[in-house]
Amino acid sequence: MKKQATIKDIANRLNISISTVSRALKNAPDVSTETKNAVLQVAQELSYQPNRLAVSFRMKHTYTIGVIVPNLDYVLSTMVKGIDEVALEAGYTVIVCQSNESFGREVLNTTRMLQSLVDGLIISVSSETKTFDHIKTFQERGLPIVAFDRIIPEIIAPNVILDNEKGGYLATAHLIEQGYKNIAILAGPKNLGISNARMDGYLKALKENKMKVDAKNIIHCDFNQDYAYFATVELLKSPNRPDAIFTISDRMAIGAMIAIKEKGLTMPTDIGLIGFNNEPMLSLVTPTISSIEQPLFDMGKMAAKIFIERLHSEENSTVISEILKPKLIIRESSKRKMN
Amino acid sequence: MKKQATIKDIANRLNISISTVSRALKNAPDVSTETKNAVLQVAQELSYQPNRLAVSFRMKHTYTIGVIVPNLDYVLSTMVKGIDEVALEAGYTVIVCQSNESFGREVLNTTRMLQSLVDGLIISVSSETKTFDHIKTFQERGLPIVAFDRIIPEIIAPNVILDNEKGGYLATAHLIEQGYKNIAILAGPKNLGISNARMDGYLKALKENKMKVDAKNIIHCDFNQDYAYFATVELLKSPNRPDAIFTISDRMAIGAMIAIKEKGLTMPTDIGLIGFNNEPMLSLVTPTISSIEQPLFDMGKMAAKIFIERLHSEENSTVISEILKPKLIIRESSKRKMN
DNA sequence: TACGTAACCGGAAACGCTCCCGGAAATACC
DNA sequence: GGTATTTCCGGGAGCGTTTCCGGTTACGTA
Repeated sequence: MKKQATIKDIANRLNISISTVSRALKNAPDVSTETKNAVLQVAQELSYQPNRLAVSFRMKHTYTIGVIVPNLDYVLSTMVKGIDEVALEAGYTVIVCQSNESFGREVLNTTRMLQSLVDGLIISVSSETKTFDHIKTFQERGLPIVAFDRIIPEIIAPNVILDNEKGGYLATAHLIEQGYKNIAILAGPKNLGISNARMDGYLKALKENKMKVDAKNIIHCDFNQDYAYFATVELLKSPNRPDAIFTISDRMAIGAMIAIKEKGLTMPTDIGLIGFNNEPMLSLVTPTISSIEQPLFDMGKMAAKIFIERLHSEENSTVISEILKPKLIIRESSKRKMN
Repeated sequence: MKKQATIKDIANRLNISISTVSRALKNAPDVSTETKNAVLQVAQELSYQPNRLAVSFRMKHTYTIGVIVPNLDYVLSTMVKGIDEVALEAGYTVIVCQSNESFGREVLNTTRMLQSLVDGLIISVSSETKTFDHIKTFQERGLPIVAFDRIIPEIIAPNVILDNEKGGYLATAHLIEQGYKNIAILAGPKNLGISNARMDGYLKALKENKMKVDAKNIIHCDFNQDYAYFATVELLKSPNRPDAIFTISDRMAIGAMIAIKEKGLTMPTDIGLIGFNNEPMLSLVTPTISSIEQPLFDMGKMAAKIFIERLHSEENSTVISEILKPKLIIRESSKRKMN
């Protein structure tokens, strides 16, 4: 059980002071190259590793970024990969915690992170989260926050987010263009911003095309394959059932697909289907399912980039809002016209 | 920009010493309940939060577990969820880093974690990793290591792992039982333990059934859909092409599936297919694909459990090796006999 | 009354590091 | 040769916390 060498050990070995060692190690100008080399040499020999904990404690920051996400499925984990990418590049360590869509877990994670003095937070809030005190305390301490994917209306912080309304619009307009007349939407939980924004796009597309909105065609349910399945089963029982469904996530699209197949309907002729996120599996199922693509990796990178800028410039004033563009990916499940 | 209150602030407010405050806060026996209450009260008022960094620095451990994984796809992220579960329960924070299957990244991550004094490591090594000094330094410092999923032969450490040979055996025996005669395996990289173990199971099943092993039927390729696709294309060109394929991961099974479909062959009649991991998407594709299920979540929990035990008992001597059992999941792609 | 003992609390060092400040030696300048 | 300036280095405080080691009081007991 070897003990880690400290600057003191190096200092003793060379009969110089610890302050000199400290400066030598960080290549300060007021140390002769001679001593610098000597220090470096001994550091090598003792396989010295700085005690980051001591440094962080002393300097009052840790060079770590706290990332809190509701889960680590395809969407978020791809984004996290983007965050990781630029953070590592900039010398920061990323520590990821999952809230599991639970408010309690989210609060626990944030307070722990606050206590261990992360330098700030990049967060996508859980769907349960309705109060934001746990996040505000970060700001009160002067720690930067960046919100991504799901933004926080009550909090003034830079955020990077998809143009979800545009996404909803693209999906719906595409269905209309393909000749579908009675389009349902499986929306997410009511309070969730992204859910509402995507629905707004849906509504906008309907209005623009002078199609009337039918309340029965708007279903709120959890972001969840099973819920979507049951919701779709119900939808399809109706005498004038929808002839197309837009689900605001791909998991929900899968649930809808299963229900549609069970009912004996075929896509895209009997009914159209389009999801949201463009997960890879959509091109593996039969029929392949259309979707709205988000630039996930880039969103992660963007979030980290903004975060690090915020960290270095002291001005927390201006709020950047980076809104990225979605892209329509057409596959078999909604392509009825062969043009 | 509020500053965080410290025990000193509490002490000043009550005109007592910081040592008393410290003791009161951790409910030490030699503090009167009176002062304890007073301290608690003031702590509340000042919304005192202990500075974990200072505590960790002082105590020389951090109550955090470093987890290093090659990626965060379905398999690993489910395992990590299991780790998270029991770690959180035990008051530990988990910090997850992805090595992206890169040895360099893995080393970088481990040294950073060592520097920030995680209390130990739960690790699944990257496929590139062939030397283990970065891990050994942890052990030299007396920090516990637990390996999972992919184990480390050179390192004496507890590990939790699937009985991969059994898995390979189950898959292959199933194919044989279904009447397939010429069974190929898409194995992973040659040096990787799990890959070889699964192949051993494959070989064992063949031998037990007196089927001869054909070197042309054993293909090593990366854990990767595209590679598997190309490998399968090649396999199917052969005049006496295999009539069944066992891929040691589901991603590879997907690649194989695409190649099979392109060739115009149908599963399970023309050719059988079985994967490994039992990812959810397997039941969504057409045909649904058979696979070998791992108890992923439980493996994660197990790893964390062993880790924490190791942390508390000081004896690093005995090496536990927890070997969990795989389960055969039969779906359309390999079920030729209808019994 | 005198002493022992518990109950409670304060002082101070220590963890490893950074950085300010000041001092000594060496060099430069007039 | 004397002063100013540069170059290099050491001393020491301090970050927030824990914990050891005492010290003071209050009580009980002989």
